[in-house]
Amino acid sequence: GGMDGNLSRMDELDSELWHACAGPLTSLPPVGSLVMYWPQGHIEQVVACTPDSAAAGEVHEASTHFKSLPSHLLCKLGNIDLLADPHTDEVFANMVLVPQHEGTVTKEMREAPAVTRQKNVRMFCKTLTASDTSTHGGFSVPRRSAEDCLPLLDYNMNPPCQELVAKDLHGTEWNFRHIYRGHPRRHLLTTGWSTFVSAKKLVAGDTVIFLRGENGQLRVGVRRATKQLPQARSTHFSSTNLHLGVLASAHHAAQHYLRFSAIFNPRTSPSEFVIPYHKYLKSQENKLTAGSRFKMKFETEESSERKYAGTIVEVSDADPKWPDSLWRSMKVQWDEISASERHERVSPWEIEPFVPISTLLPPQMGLRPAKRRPPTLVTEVAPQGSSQGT
Amino acid sequence: GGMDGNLSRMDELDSELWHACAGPLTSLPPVGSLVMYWPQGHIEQVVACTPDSAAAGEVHEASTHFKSLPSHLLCKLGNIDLLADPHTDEVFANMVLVPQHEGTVTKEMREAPAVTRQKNVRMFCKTLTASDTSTHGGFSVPRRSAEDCLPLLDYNMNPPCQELVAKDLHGTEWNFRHIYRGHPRRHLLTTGWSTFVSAKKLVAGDTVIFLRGENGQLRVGVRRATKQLPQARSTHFSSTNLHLGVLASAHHAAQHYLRFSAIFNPRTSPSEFVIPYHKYLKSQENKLTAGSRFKMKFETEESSERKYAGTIVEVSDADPKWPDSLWRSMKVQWDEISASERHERVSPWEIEPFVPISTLLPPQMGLRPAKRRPPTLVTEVAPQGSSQGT
DNA sequence: CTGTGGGCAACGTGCCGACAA
DNA sequence: TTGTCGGCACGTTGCCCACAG
Repeated sequence: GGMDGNLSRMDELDSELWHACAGPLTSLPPVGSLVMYWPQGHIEQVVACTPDSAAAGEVHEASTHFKSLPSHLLCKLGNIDLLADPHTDEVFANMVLVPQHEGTVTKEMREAPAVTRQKNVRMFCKTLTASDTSTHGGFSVPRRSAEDCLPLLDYNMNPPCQELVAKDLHGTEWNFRHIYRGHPRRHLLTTGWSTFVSAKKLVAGDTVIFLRGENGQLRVGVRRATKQLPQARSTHFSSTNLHLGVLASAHHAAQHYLRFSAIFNPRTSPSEFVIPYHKYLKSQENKLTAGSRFKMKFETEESSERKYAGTIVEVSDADPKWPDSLWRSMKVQWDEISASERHERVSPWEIEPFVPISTLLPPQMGLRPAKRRPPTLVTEVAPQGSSQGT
Repeated sequence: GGMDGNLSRMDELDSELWHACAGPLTSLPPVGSLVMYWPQGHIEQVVACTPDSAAAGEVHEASTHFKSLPSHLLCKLGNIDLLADPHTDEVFANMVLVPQHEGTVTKEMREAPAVTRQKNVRMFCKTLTASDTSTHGGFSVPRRSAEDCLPLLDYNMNPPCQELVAKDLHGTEWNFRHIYRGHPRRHLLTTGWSTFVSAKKLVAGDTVIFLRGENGQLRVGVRRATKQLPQARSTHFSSTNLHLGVLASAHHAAQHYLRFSAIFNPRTSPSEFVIPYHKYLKSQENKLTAGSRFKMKFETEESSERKYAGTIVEVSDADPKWPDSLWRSMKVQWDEISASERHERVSPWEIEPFVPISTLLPPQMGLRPAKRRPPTLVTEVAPQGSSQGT
């Protein structure tokens, strides 16, 4: 569903593109599943999205009005729209949440929903170099990526080339000339590339993503460097209003069991504030106390994922307004000094207990969700013919 | 005051620039004066600023929670920050409002505050032509404007020229080469102008504004064509939250007489929702009933002001949620068909009763505020010397 | 007085292979 | 395998004036 004009009908490939742009850590609960909503996390996102966290006094005064709002709210995910900012291409999701009575929860709803199979989607990402983004030239496509993911070139041409058309998250089409030339031979995007770079305001360090669906349609997306994210946000709204709006909306929904909606911004939000119910339940099984060791996933600067280890320092309330809330209930100490950008407090479901490797099950027994890269149905194309030199 | 980094200390000249960018119709109440705040108008602005007015159902359900919120709130204007969007240069104001008990209002507070004298500020506006905005050339400064407002050229130079530096609302400095050349002679801005045009995304029909203060500092600002305004707005916030935030914030402030804040966006808001108290009182004096004739000011496409005439059709509630509210309490019919863009409903303080010209007081008795253009202290400089042709 | 267009030089853009990491 | 550079052609930018509305 979704009232938005641009993306009223988002197909599977667009959804894959959205997730690729959101980064490896973002996984959204399926529509219809049970989730836990955390107002504190929602407010954290609002704070992170507004330039001035001024007027904190006003917020504090007024939020007493909603003190009956619980720290967490069991909901069904009624709907989700995957969207992108028209100016920055930043991805966000509009979630419709329907509060649930605890009593009506069936046993099946407590379990992890079935993993939806990956379609035959091919993808590649590349972090842009200075040459890729300069006005002097085009985009150098890594050989492997071009052969796996781009339509097959006719290598009898001299030089082999084709015109590509790729849609972005807004449905806008971008044209690229794909050519295979130079000594040694390489894949390049030339005509059309610089238009894309300037329209998307790409700089060296940003990542471009290409996807190809089963019937050959291409998609192109963008993920900006993590360092670049703290961009000046223009808000025409008082941060107090935004803040209180979140509280009022959730408070009213909780009291009357009426649906409400929340925008989730994976690249700006410090943590996910709508989490699968089974993930919440599972995290309750572990006894996490001061001194416990744990690991937690983060996105690296090269936009892959990595685990960092740490120790729980204490278990306490992150915010006195929500006593006994599990949101960021654990103050932690990270092993690595470089972890200065890591949060000082985390929530139970964000971490996994640290277990010595020897006690792990054999890997084939694991139940981990499929990795981003699909089972490579690669049509390994050896570049042959038309080699005219060396 | 203001916590914002860019504009923490806004001087008088910046304030003039802000008002010039806001347009001739916008006049802000002075800090410390009494104002009337209208939640309905505030919400109208939020709706006008958000792309999807979807989820109206959610808003309606939840807004019943705030039904004790009155239609208008007497406040003191505690503070006001004049700001501009860093990306679009759109002006907006952050107003701090302090609810007042009706009983504490003194007689002086009911009267119009003294008009602050215009400083010696020179200004000119120009609506940009196709030539002004094309990449082919520079900006043609109308002779009169250049002589009134730009620093005096040394006409002994050949050709006369100088470097100008003008600051915008963000404090960013822009350099322009000002030259007086051609046959016949004319004032031009050349080097630096096109950078400004592309940075501000100016198109033909937009207006540029130059101001010069007493000690010679220059300011430059932008006012976009009225037709261009409905630009796609990116919001990372649920419109429901924004909507409820306004209600919650005002509701809480009204109950406890605590200050709150509101963003006012003169170029987007359909009407001002914070109006001087004396203006409100004065509008109460007129008996406005169905059939009454009136006039009302509007901004023309050439960004000057013009009055349109109309007739009151009926007096009724604009929104059943606020019975007996004066906000847009009058449904009107405009005399001119071109008035299709005019609102169908107006509030009493927006209009002036239609009085036949014969009964008006002589103009020198009038109490109208000073016009935008200051008493011209013009140093009429006749371009002399260096005329080398014709 | 000032908007537009022709002339023209300087600069930037963008396609190419060479080379080396 | 692929990032960066020099070479080079072509299109755009931008300063100048002429001319006309």
